[in-house]
Amino acid sequence: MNKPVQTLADIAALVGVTPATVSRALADSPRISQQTRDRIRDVARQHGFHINQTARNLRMGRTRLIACVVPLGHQSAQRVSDPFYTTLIGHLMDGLAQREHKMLLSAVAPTDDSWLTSLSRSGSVDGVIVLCQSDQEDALQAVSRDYLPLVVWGEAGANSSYCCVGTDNLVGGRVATEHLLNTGRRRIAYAGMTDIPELEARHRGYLDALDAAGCAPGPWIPIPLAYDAASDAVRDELAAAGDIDAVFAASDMIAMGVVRALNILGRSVPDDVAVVGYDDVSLAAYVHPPLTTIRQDLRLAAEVLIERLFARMEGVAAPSVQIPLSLIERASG
Amino acid sequence: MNKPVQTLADIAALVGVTPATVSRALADSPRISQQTRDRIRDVARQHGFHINQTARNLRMGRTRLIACVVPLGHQSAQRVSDPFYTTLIGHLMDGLAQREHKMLLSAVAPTDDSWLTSLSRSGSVDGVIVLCQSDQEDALQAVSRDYLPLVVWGEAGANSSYCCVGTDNLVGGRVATEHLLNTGRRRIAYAGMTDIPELEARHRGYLDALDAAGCAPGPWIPIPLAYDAASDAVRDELAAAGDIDAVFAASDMIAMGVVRALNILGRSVPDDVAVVGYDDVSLAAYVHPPLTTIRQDLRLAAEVLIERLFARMEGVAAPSVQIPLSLIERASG
DNA sequence: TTTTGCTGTGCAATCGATTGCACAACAATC
DNA sequence: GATTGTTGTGCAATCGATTGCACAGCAAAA
Repeated sequence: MNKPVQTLADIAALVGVTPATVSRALADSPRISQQTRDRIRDVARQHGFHINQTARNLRMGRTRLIACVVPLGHQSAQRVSDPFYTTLIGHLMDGLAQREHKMLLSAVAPTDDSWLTSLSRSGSVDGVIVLCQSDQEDALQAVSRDYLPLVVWGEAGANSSYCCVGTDNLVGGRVATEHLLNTGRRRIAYAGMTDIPELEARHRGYLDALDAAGCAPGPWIPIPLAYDAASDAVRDELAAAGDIDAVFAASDMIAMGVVRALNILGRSVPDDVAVVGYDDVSLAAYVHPPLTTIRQDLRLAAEVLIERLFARMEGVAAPSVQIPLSLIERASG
Repeated sequence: MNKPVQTLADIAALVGVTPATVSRALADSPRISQQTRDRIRDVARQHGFHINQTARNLRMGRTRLIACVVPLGHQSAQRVSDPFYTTLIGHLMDGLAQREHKMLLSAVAPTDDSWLTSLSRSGSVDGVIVLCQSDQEDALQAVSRDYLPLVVWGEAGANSSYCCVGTDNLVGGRVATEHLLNTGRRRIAYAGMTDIPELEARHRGYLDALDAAGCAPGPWIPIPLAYDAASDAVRDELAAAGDIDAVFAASDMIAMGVVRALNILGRSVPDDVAVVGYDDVSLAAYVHPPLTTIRQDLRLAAEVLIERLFARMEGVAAPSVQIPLSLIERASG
């Protein structure tokens, strides 16, 4: 009965060399003769040996692990299964895989600041990507002061010291609203919350555009980001909103809930009410009617997030950046 | 200038005790006096100290990390952003968080068997949840032979030695098809691939039901699991399928693609063609028309997967299990 | 006063891999 | 034949926390 082969030392004993040599051989060090290297690799393969990553991580002082964390502090928190997140996460996984890193995925309901400090200061990951600022501005500011490898998806406020990647939501909200104004709509409602910086900016953009056009703000329909929740509650809100001819929805999922509610209320989209969303999730093109929306290029977003993160992991303090957005005109508005 | 406080030893020096005492104090060991414990905790908190998880993991021989891995070996691989996966992953995250474990998420295109062995034998995780068997039956069998903490979502074949959790897809396919038969449909197409065990079983169930009813199999419309891909290709396939009055789709996302294609072809659902899906993703209730489908209770699925995984981590060889399914009747068929 | 028992800390080994340095063996050069 | 290089391995420290065992100090019992 042969013991299981678990460690470098086991292989070393089998081959008749020291662990140091096995380590070097498996790392393909040129300091080990080709012959010895081959022999060691053969034995390792035969025994299905894989190096213990924990020990390696400890010694090397890095883990090749990146945390993607979604703080759910705000009231209208969407779930990780929101298509916006899943798409972004998918692209992030691709980008990390390319750079030979793995993803630690975590959604947290913050009670204190430890959700971030425990990740950043416990050495369990080499870097952190925070998806959504939620209501955690303070925690983000605090941690970013002495922890470089941190990037955040969200609205880059003027006073945020951390590295923030996102679209210019103010402009996005304005562009969407201007589009509705340009197509002759005048009683334009805003559908969504304003409890995270991104949405707050979109809402301000909406108000700016109306103001510039000399239009009064329409009704405010507060809908959380989760689609199905939206669908149930939104009908009454919409009915109460009364005589509107357009809706700017703070996200595509909200827009879809709005469209559905309007249908149920017997109002046709876009004839009676035009609807514009935000995100251009993949579904947006396939619902009925296809959704006019503000596209955020999430493939690019993921690439930029990762590029900045890796720069910061090298000690380079990559600054915030805004990624482009564009209006995608489809049938809904 | 005071050095950063990174290790147990730093805290120990600060307090004037040994690392051993700090370790015990932070672990709340009763062997350390209350007074010392408090003092150490205070100092630790003041300096924002968090214990180094890598060192801890090495010493303790566990990581509190569970890998969720999606193998993308098969032709019609859906992406991780598929609502089925994201929902399941979300529930798994909840369940793991409850048990104080983190999730390592990874999607891999297998080239050899190392995608699984490197996870299971490198000590980077305490357990592995494989979401979808893909075409990796051999790898799963091989690894499960000497690696206990592994559970798989999929179709529990009679000859699989690993722990597999899933619905009885044969019955699911049969139930869906019988429902269409019961509502008077006779020319029933199957939409989807059969390149993973789950779908193959659903297809067999479909054939069984038709056979039992003395019905000839309808046309086979091969659509991959990705929704948007489906939408483009499926129209021609459907047109070619000719005179059908129902479709059993292998997943809800496929069903949605089919509905959309039928609409474009000017055929109404369910009047001209009834459509039944599979999964009951959250969207299914909200599309138009709402989708009749086979529900898989993913919340329960996640709970069972985790419960079995943790049993196996304890050394208890929890066997495969099927979770219940049910037909959800909505407007589409 | 000596013995026994209990409490609270410290010592040092350990988890498994990596790596700077030392060094043996042998070839090349003078 | 002595010196210098080169090549291939080994030795031992290190990463940072955990834990079995030893032991000092003090109180209670004899």
